[in-house]
Amino acid sequence: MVKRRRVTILTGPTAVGKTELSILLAEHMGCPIISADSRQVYRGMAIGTAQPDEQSLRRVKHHLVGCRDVEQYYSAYEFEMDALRLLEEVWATGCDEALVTGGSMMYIDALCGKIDDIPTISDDVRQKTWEEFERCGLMHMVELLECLDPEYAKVVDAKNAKRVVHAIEICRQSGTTYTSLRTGKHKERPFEIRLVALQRERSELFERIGARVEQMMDMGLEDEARLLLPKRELNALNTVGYKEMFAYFDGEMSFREAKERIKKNTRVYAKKQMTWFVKNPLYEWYDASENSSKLADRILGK
RNA sequence: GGUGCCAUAGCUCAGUUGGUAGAGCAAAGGACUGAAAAUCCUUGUGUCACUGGUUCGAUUCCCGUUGGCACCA
Repeated sequence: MVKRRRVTILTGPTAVGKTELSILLAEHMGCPIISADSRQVYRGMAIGTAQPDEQSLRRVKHHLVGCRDVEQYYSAYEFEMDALRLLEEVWATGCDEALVTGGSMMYIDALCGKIDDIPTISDDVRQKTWEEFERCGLMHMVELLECLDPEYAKVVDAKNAKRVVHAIEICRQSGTTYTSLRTGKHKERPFEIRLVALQRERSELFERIGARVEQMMDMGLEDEARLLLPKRELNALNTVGYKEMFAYFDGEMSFREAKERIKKNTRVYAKKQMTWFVKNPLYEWYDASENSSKLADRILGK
């Protein structure tokens, strides 16, 4: 069976230039943009997550940008469901091409069908398991996992509380082992997937990151963060740009220090993304420093 | 000009009662299966300012030089 429909996934490290290029691509392809970004989905975080500006949003329809409240739970699974639904909508308009852009690595993997089905953890189980961790410590949780799922206990990063606790949550929620749910099989998608990644020289990327953080400050990141301060405990706000501003509000660091800290943490994030993308041999790589309309043409094969 | 203090990893500094050195930060590399901008792991050879002396051996002690700081003129 030949798949007629094709999804182009455009990714790359933060600040590489995905947003600008994605608009050109979407205009050529005549389709909307589906964002694959775990933080841009939230409302009220436009500046700190570098959401596309008003003008860009007017030029091309963007999905999954600024459409959730920060209180709302969102995850790779939610993204997978949303993206698949939105793709159906695109196909329904008669368009056989679709564009997904973003840098959230696991979201992209989820869309590519690389993440197994795992039950959603209820608030009950989540709360109970985390309380247990806080009360009894990591060692206890590792031992508990050894009982619940000895096989996964062997491979889990035993120093990473989040992984250990999550595995226990899954076992408790599903009534079976996490191992049995980790099939390693990829889900088939009824469309072709093309993986495109942008890259830049490290020094150039880091310069862009620095400039973008300065720009965020000029645009009022401080005020944006201050409005979100009461909600700082939410996962959505455990995000580069906000956590440093919160530390500044707490008096833990100066404004200048917080700003430099944001730049530094963004660089670390960009590096982490690169490590992840480079590992996947299916990506076609393009140099983002090239003229963007020429680059768009090359990616579209014109 | 005189006296005193300082000179050690990219930065801030610790240390060696003389056996060539280690923390924090920065930086680099990596892991990742429904919270992922999250979470976690790994990595420190550096003319111990320069020259000479004492010593089996000096980054450590001594003389001098250079640079910095402080005080006195």
